[in-house]
Amino acid sequence: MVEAAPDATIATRERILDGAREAIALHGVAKLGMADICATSGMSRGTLYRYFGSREELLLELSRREAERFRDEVLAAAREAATPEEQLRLLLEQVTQEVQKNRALQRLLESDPARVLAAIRAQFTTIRGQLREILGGALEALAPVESGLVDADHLADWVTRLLLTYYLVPDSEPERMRSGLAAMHRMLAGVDASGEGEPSSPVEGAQGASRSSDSDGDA
Amino acid sequence: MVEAAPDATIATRERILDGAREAIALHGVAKLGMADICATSGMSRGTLYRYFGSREELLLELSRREAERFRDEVLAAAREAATPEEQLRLLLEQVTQEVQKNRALQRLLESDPARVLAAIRAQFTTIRGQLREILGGALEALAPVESGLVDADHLADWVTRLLLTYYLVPDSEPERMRSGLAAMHRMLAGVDASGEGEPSSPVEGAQGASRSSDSDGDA
DNA sequence: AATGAACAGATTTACAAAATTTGTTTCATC
DNA sequence: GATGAAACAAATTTTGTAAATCTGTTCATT
Repeated sequence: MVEAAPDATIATRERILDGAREAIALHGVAKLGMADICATSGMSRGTLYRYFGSREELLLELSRREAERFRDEVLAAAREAATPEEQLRLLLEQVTQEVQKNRALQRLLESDPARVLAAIRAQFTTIRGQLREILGGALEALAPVESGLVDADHLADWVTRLLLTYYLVPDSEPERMRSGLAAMHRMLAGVDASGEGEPSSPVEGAQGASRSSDSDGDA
Repeated sequence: MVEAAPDATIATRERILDGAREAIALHGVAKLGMADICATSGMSRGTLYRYFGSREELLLELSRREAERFRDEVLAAAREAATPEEQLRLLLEQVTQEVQKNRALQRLLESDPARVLAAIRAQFTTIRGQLREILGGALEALAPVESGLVDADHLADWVTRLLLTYYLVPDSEPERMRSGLAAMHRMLAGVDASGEGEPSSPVEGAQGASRSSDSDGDA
């Protein structure tokens, strides 16, 4: 059943999926019918069923494609980075950008958070695995000898978690994300200095602890 | 268990709320009626309405109490830590432990993830604010001069996000969490080494308080 | 203080009829 | 040859309505 694959058929298939994504952005998934997809993709219902066996199959294919596209775009950015730090930064920035660009995703997050959460939890291991490859390479480059893959595994776990949160709770302030990285670094560096050997001169008049208690509102 | 009743009214109120939590753990919230709460708390319906104006009020109070208890227990552990690294570790461990102990929470995560997700997003700012105070103090102690509060803000943002993920996707392997911290540290240290200058002791000494690097089985 | 029962009103459940949608088929059109 | 339009049975969702259940209040009782 493998068709000779003229360009037209592929283009049509994609046009349908694009239409479906657009329809989801407009109406959500719950009440999304083939008629809605027809309207946004400019195809007739007959054509839809010529390319996809069923509504479920179409939606599944769309989901698969979107997840793949999302992953690829995010990871592609990370691969181009020179240093691991930049990798991490790009990773997080890319995720927020993708989420903020993707109207269909935002609609889903509002209308059907349970579905999104379930999808994320289902994909968690896969994403972590892919991140492990990327980050593992970077770690190897930094400390080739003693770096077992174990560490890459754990780092990937953390990064995946961070990614997940930027997916669920996007930060409107990209600058904060960057500073978060720096802050984490500083914190750990401080630990290194104070907890390990001779500190250069970190801990001094630490009594202040000036915590300006600014309270923020909350629901 | 505690049958010594110093103040009957307060004890009754708590018994009702305990019963409600137990009932949720058993049946979930969706179909939870006052009758169920009566069964688990050992009170009559009349008494329930004597202490709470309505079902909604009872559930709201329970939610408030549980969230408060959760926060307090987690943060209390963090405050006792000596170093920021330990703070972070305890924070994350505490969250997973709390989640894994709390049957009602697990039931909610399964039966009504949307509600949990909504609650988390609503509380995000509050939690971040509280973490900021704690972590801010630790950061001040490490680098009092150059440490603006901005950094504490951003660090708190990240830690909150990490906490959130351990809430949504608990890790059965506590060792991985610990190694995640170490791996992140190493990664950033490596960045420092390659990107900055000659490090005096870049990636070394794993003999610190909590750094037993051993392998773990992947889930 | 707490219980149990009785009660009106609101809410949920149950179920059948009606309306819509799905997936298939056929035929005309470009 | 690919697409659109329409007709069609089957499956699904929506709608309307009666019965059952639950909420919240009241009150006599322990």
